[in-house]
Amino acid sequence: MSLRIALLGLLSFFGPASGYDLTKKFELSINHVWQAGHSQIYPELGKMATDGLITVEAEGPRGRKIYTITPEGTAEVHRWMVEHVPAEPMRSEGALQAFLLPVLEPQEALAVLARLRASTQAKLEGLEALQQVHHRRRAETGHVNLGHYSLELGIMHTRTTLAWLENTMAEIESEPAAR
Amino acid sequence: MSLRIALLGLLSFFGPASGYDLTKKFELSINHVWQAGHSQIYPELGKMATDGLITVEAEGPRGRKIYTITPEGTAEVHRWMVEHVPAEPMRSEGALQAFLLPVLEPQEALAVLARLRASTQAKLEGLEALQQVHHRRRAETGHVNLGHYSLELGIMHTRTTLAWLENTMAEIESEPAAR
DNA sequence: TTGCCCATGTAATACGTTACATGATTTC
DNA sequence: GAAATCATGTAACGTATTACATGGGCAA
Repeated sequence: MSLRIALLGLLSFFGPASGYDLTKKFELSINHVWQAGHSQIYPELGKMATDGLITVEAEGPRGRKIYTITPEGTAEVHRWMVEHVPAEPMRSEGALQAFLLPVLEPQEALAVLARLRASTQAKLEGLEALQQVHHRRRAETGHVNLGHYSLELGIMHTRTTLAWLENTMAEIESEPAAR
Repeated sequence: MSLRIALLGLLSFFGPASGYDLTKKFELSINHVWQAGHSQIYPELGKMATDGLITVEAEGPRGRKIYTITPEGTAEVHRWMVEHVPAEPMRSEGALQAFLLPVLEPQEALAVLARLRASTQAKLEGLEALQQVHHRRRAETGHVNLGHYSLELGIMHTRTTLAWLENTMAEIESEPAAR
């Protein structure tokens, strides 16, 4: 369901696009919120067309199909946004490592945390670069882009993770015996 | 793979347990980090026994099977913790709603955010209650419990979400035209 | 004896990842 | 003409959810 909503949201905001275009958008725009590859996207677009949420209005070179959102499609996103209560089944390998940290020796735990810090730092830099692009576009157009708010949320969460890493490493260094 | 590691981690820290016990632990301990129901846990335990990571050392009433972790199982968790680089395929319905917020009218967006704030607040209270339990246990035993660090992380993340909600609601209220 | 919790399993379906497969167009 | 990128699809496999199915033990 959520993949469908994400695709409809992109089509609704940016206008008609092909499966290929949408796959690209997933990589470099909605990526920090929802992920999908082309092998999931193409079949889903097929089903959505069958269900009348989108239509193929035009075809480009190389069999490129341009999908356009229908009024039913627009209604579907809107309804999901307003009515759907988000379910959050938490499933994070990083958090699982945090959970199991007490099974490691202090030195090992510190190494795991240092590795996590490096990847978290890299993630933060990626998100901040994206945010610069958003700021520039907003200055030009005068209104916020799709993804503006979730980007801010992602950056705040990533900074929080970094703060937790620092705290935790300091805690383990100061009292290794408590573990 | 991660489900397997989570189960091994619980068996390694708390000692022998049945599938039923582990299902309970998932509900009220590891829940904020990884989720699974009994219909996923029972078959996985069967496979893990086949793979020699756990064994059935005892059987209780009603066909209750008590699984014990083997040295291979212990080695497996340890290896995963030390070597495995966590993959984080982000997939959050709440974040997707944040992402798509610009497709809504300001009033609708505010309603969505208010609903999210209520559920986030409830989640925070649940985590803080769990943390009290951890603190009490730590005072008794003198060392940290499994899940201590990830609980702190979860609480920090949830507080950050709450702060983001307040920011965002204030922003939309002050300049509804930018959307 | 009725209802609740303990306790384990399977089946159907849905969702997601990796790998396989193919070919057109553009750019160097 | 070789390489990169555009462009679409399917198949196999793995993971996760929901529903179905069954029965023992204990307490009111």
